[in-house]
Amino acid sequence: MLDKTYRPQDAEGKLYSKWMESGAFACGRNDSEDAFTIVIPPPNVTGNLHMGHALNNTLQDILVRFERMRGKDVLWQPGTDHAGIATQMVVERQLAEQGITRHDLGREKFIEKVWEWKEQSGGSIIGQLHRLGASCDWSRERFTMDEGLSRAVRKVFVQLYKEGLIYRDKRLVNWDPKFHTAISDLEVEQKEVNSHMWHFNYPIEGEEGRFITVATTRPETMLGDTGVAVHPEDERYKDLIGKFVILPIVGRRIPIVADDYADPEQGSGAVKITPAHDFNDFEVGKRAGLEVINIMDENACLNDQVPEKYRGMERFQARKEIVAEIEALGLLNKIEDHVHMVPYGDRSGVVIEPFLTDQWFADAATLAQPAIRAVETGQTKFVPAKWTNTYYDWMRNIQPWCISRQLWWGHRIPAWFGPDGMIFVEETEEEAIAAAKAHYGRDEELSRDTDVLDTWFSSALWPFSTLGWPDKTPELSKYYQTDVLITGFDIIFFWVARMMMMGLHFMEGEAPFHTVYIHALVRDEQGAKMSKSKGNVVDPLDLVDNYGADALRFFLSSSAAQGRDVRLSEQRVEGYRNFTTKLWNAARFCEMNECREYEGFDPFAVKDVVNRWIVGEVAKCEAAVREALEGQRDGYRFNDASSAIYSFTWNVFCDWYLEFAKLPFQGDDEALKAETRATAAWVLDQILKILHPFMPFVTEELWGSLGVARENDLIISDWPVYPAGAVDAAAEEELEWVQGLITGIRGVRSEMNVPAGAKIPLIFNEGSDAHKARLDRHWNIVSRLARLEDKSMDAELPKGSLQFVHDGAVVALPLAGAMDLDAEKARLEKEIGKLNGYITGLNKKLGNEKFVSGAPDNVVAAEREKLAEAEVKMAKLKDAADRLGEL
RNA sequence: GGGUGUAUAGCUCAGUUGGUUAGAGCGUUGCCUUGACAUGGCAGAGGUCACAAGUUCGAAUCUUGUUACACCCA
Repeated sequence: MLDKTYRPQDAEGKLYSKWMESGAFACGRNDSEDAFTIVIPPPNVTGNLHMGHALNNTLQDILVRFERMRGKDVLWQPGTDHAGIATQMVVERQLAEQGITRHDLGREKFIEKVWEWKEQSGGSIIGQLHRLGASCDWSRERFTMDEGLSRAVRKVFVQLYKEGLIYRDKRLVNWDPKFHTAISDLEVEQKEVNSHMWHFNYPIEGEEGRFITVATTRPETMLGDTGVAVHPEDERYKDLIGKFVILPIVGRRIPIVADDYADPEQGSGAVKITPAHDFNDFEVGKRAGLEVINIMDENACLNDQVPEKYRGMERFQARKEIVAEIEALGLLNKIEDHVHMVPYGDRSGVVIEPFLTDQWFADAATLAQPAIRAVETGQTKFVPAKWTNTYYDWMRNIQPWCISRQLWWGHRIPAWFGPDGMIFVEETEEEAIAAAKAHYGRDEELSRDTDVLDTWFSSALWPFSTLGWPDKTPELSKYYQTDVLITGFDIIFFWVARMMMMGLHFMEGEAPFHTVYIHALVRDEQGAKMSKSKGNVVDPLDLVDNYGADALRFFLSSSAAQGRDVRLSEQRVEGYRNFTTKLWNAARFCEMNECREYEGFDPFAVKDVVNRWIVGEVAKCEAAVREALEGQRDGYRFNDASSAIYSFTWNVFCDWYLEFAKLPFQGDDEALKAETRATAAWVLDQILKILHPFMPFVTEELWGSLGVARENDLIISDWPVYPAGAVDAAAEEELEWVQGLITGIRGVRSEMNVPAGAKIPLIFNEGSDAHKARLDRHWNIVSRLARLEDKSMDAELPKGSLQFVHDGAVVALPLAGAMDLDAEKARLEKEIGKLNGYITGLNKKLGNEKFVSGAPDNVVAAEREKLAEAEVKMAKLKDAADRLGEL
């Protein structure tokens, strides 16, 4: 006998281990030709499970379990990425506690430490995914720094280099002065900052007392100015173009140039140009042939290119002192308050410095072309489709991708420099040496590039590197192209776009997935983004502890409506915990009534109309869930799928069918009892199957607890397939009629304050023969659920009856002196008033010539039928009211 | 500044190609400890679908504009 409530804490761990040990998660478990593959968005190895992961992985698991039950050979490829900066930070912080830096250890020792850390405490997020129920094939877990994946990275780098799609260049990059590395545009966050606009007067050479005023938000960069730009059409400055100014403090003679970049409306209309420290200035400098002077070092302190007193000074300190000196020189024109955007490193949180260095770049613009085409031609589609535009916008305006990082932890760039700076890019040192020998004609000392690659470079290969590429493995041929990528919009650029580029380039033009499903963001209860700084982060594992993984999963999938963010609501999670209890108790009820065996039972040959009805309802529910999940039309409608199985289980099976079933269970019609038991058992099993992808734990637990010998665990049992014609329309109509009658009686009873326990008689007048037969057939059910004690048909109505109209029949509940006549009269009148409004509306519609001629025939006919029905009902309600009035 | 969304019951949200007397969950009100379940049952109240104009026989749904909010990019 099942307990009264389901206890997730007792079941979840045990079931998860059982699934793992049984090999249920593994790909290749069956020999189906039909594969279904998802690669997990690899979480950072430093990461902890947050709500976004919980949503992301719940949705993946739903699809994976669904397709697994449908008999496909499913691979859900898991793993983590090595998170270059984040991981290096974690380990450096640990070292700092012992008072040492990575430089004390040296590169090799430090990397050993990182691996040690990874073995001991890295990847704890994997265990957290287990708690969610994620059915990944853990035997295939990969890490972006694995030997195999690293080999893929080297091969890709070398090939792209040799194709000219990777190159080394001296360009301005986003420099993170805290981590001493370049970062990509995407890792820079623009933040609005209240600051100032400083206006400096630069003296014009040879024109004593004449100045040009330049406005800047970054005074400290003036030491690196190599020009002043004005708009070519700006009348104020036209005569100055071609002249020179003497840069204050520095004394450098720098030209005034004409460039459209100078906006006459902004500031003074003249801008100082610092090509080495501003992206726009760099372009202007290039156009005007200005000198490029780098005035900072890797810590964003001023270097030897500036006057002595400023050397080694930190950039913000320098700002203050330069403003002070300019003021002392009498060259400070004015200072205005100014709000502008300042770039910050998303990891370091410090202000990013545009910095001129040698870096490695990937020619993203070229790689993007096939990636754009793949979406244009529909080889890959985004769901919801609106993300397509976001993708295009970015891809069509893509900048060179800076792929080198000045870190130690990561894939070291396979490039070696000869003594003359010649570059040899090869997969191994031996090959590089050989190439150098071929080049120089003798052995030369080579030094390897010290940089590593951007973590996203290796993540971009994930859909094929995890399958064994560059080897031609059976997995690669079977599971690539993968099916659907499920991820958040925030990494469309970081990851999705780059996987598209690399997949198409290296997998013979085959995109890494045919569908990209972009899900929403999980917000807090008030709709705010969760963030550590706000302190509004909810740990999904706390919710799992309190309500069970199934409740959290069901909440997430019910909330995953396309195009809308998920607002976390603990109350709703609790509600879905209640749903597990409801299901549990329904199963318990079945168990108590010996609904167990149905061997040889054919649900589609049941005789009893109630059983025929529920079988049809199961089929409808299955179809709704399947169609919502599979990608036929718009697909991936997790919320629709969830609500279909939820409302079937609770509002159809529990609320109606099990109530109906109580009669046969307590009666003495043994044949009916047996059929009902088998049907109930069968329906319960169908619910467990259909619900399993959403709530894997409670369903598996019940599957194994009902005293039935099962061939398989639920996780690998077959998704139901029902014959055509499973829905018996006549049974459906009949049971809806019965439910409507019961609901109607309950409604008037409750409204007229008939005590819930009181059993009252029923008079059923003016019904058709078919309806009378139905009432006879279902009298047991109706009388029990509507609390009736006696019925008569076509009988005279005693004075003082509650009356309503059900499908053309007058249903009366005689209460004799016990009822409040005025209240009943008011109730009927309200009903009549409501119906009257409805009829008026219909009449107006049907009286409109244009509607009758313009609307499709079936719509007009339907409206006519509605009107006819309403009029019949109206007549009967009026009779009922008249009868009351006669008293 | 450019772009993309969103606006429906007290709250959170569904609403598929225009044919609805606009749905759900939570909350709320009344009744009910009825032998599966009070983590429950039954019933009810609650919405001029942000605003304005338009297209149409017909608009929550399509078009345009306005307002508010959110996000992305500069």
